[in-house]
Amino acid sequence: MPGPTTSVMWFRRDLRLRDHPALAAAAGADRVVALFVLDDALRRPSGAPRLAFLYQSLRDLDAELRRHGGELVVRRGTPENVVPAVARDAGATSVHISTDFGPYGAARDKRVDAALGEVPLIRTGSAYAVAPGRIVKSDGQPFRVFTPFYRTWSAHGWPAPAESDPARISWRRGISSAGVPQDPKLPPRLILPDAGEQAAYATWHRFRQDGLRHYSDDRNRPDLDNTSRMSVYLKYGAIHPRTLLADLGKQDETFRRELAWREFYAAVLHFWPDSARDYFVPSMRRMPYATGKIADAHFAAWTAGRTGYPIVDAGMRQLLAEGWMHNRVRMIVASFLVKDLHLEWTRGARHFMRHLVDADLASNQHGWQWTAGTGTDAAPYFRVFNPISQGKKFDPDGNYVRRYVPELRGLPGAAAHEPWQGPAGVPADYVERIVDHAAERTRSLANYRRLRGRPSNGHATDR
DNA sequence: TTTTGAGTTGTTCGA
DNA sequence: GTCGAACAACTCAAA
Repeated sequence: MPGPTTSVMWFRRDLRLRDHPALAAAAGADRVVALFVLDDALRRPSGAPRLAFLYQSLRDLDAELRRHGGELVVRRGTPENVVPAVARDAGATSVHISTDFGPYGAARDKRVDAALGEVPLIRTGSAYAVAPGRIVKSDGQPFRVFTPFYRTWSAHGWPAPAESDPARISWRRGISSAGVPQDPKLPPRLILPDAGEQAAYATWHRFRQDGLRHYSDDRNRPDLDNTSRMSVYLKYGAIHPRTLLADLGKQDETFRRELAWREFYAAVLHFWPDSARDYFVPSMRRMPYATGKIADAHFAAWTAGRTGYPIVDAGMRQLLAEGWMHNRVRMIVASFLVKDLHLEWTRGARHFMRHLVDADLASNQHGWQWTAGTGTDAAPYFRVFNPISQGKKFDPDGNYVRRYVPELRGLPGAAAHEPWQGPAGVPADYVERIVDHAAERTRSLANYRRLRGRPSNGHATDR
């Protein structure tokens, strides 16, 4: 008679116990080991706020597991070494994961699969309602444009939330664990959102009651902040998008589209893994960018929130203060970096990846490429955000900029968006504008026009 | 097979 | 003050 079977549930970006297909699959064994690997390759490029949020999510997962008689095994090291070692320690006959479609994760899982030898690595489910790669055009080619993707994705549909009841799983304890590390030192006064599955559901239910109704109208208002705040939870899989989709009605189209954008960009990254680094539209590589000392000084001013443009500075300071930035403002600061400062989008994307708690490679890189006009659904080159009119339009009373840029607190209402216009001029402790928007816009348009007009793209137009 | 129209997120200019 | 046009080029699907 063989003894009880054991499986390893290797958690990664799926730090939850409910609606978890891979966990349900792992529970096919008699006992389940819960494992998380602190992978140095992923730890290094993460900023302190994101690491702290990850650690808090892990502590929450561990606490939940303990409530059900289990515990989380945390090990530091290289996954292809650690996962087989834990499987050996536990005498496991299978290792279960949610499929990772990112370029790093997919390659890592392949290595782990090979290192496991006889023990199968079983992939069930993913972080998406529809797995990247599943949705293609009728000719079999991947979509490059959102709207047709969205139509096909909507028609394709997705499964209802899965059953995975942690109370009915027999958890295996006693495998040696390094424990969750101490939180890294955080910037003073930084307040992270509550981590973990319960916090994700609580945040979601609050948004469903209070915010969802006004989402379509107010989501672009950074002063009102009527966004779902689900991005950090989706990032670490504290909640699954299909859980959110199941709660949406016909009238919640705008929010459903936002979830679809996340799926679209994951699919694009899946089909074009190089697009995390490289230009989706290759001809755009020739765009001239500013380099050298002034460019570096401009970049430093941008990161510090000292460009002299209030909405840009407010956003960049919010990023440093909270590890989060309102989506509308992300677009404004991105446009400013690329089209006013003429810096390459990759620099901005790296800064965002480091500082955002919700940083998601696919959404971040492709959002930046969209702004830079180098990606899918590329913004027409002439679409240059005006930081002043954007500020007045989406922060009409100036409340957002005054919250993050205290130097502007003496300026009433929308006047905070144009401190240089006030009777007293720019406040002494605030900065003068580092560039002139109108002039840089003109330069940007000329650059794009020249690049588009090159004969190499087969559509030469001399002007 | 070819044509046609529409497409996340904008701004400016001139009537 | 409001409104439409112009600012390109390319993808995709329906006709």
